[in-house]
Amino acid sequence: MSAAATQTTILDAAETLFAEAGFAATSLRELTAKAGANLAAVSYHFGSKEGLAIAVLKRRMDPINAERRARLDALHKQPTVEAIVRAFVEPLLRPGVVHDATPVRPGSGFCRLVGRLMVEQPPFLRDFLTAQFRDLGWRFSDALRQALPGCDAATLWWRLHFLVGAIAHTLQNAATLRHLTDGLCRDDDVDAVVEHLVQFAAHGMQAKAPKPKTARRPKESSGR
Amino acid sequence: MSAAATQTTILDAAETLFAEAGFAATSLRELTAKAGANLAAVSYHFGSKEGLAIAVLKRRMDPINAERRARLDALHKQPTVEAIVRAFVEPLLRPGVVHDATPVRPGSGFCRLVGRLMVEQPPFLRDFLTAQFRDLGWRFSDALRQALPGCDAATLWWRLHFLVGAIAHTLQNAATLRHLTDGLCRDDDVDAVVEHLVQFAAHGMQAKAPKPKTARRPKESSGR
DNA sequence: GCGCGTTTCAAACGCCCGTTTGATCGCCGC
DNA sequence: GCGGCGATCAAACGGGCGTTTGAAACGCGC
Repeated sequence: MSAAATQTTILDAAETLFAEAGFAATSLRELTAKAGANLAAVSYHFGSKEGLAIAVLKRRMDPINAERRARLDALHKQPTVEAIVRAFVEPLLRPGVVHDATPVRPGSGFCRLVGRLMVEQPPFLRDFLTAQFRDLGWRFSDALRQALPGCDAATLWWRLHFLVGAIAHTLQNAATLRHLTDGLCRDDDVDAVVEHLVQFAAHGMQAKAPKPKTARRPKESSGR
Repeated sequence: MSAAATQTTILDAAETLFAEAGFAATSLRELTAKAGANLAAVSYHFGSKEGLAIAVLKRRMDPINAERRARLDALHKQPTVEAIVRAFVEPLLRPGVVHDATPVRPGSGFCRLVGRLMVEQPPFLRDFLTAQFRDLGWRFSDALRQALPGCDAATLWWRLHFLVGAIAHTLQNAATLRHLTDGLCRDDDVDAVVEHLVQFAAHGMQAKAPKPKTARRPKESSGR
């Protein structure tokens, strides 16, 4: 088997298992067994378990973020908030990205993995994730600011942050919601989930900014 | 030292460490060292590491959810969406809960722990978390449905789900956002964060429902 | 101040972890 | 067809893990 093929099977297995159980709770023995590869292959091809995690993220995240940028650039001069939100959400939730013959399907391993690692954020991934998202975040918050002149940059960054959390939680725990609602909310209809998310986020983005700018919020009657 | 005092110091240390590094990545040796307790104390007092995690959640979650219910019940007959959202958000983000002389401060260990475990969801916690949230979720989705007659239950459950994700991500990664924005978004002003979150979520809740009910969404012009 | 149930302690148990090693395999150029 | 090298393999390494053990220390009613 070629080296590339081995790496792909390992990456695929890692994607699934890291997503399901998390980075720390997944052992390389379990992982390589699932991949049909030798235990030592991880060290050989990726240097270490951490190197593997970064490789898993990198092969998917780069194309997705590239498509986000492309969609943002392709918008009209005065795009709607919804269009901007859609450019942010859809490449991740409906990726259609293929790498080494392993496509990203909605609800597949990688989607859940991002949901998990985006919030788990082991220390060794922090810088990597931050670097991946910094430029993209500024582009989107700028685009939103143009569409929403009443909002300052900080407010829109916060809302982008909330959106990321909503996406991550949805990717990770949609099945829990189905269970919680006795099947009322179905997580297998990706189109519907995307629409729910876009509607909610796009409308939330258009709320008025909570405080003018630097004004101290006066003390409310608080219990403590 | 009394048994209760030992348990409290262990719970406090676990709260902090589980929040920072996660359940799987925190060892009992590290944990008991921080607590100034003996390694065997965890097994003795909580049965196992998993039992400890459940105890950590339980001591905080019960009062917080109780206050959520109380706030919801205390609302006027026709509450605004914002008031309902506030009843959901504030008890968690501004808890003011004291247990065994260890108060929950905003941004303290427990807040981040919830953010983490809400999304990490180790298998042994799934049922516990689901049980904790089931009744509460229905109450809030019902209240929202009354305030938003145009929305069906599933839509409002989804939005509640998004809100949980936004809260969790904020609790867990607010510091990352500060770093990402070069200090523009400050996570130390809890009041401001709560306002941002409430405005965003309350407004998002009032979006029109994405699809009438059972109608199939017509195929849009999609790239693939 | 003795006895006894509770709590703490140091030590050890067995297990599984991530990584390394050195031999072996398979393929391609020559 | 053979040398060389990248890839694979079984095995072992040292270490850290969660848990258990049995003895020591403690607290308190009598």
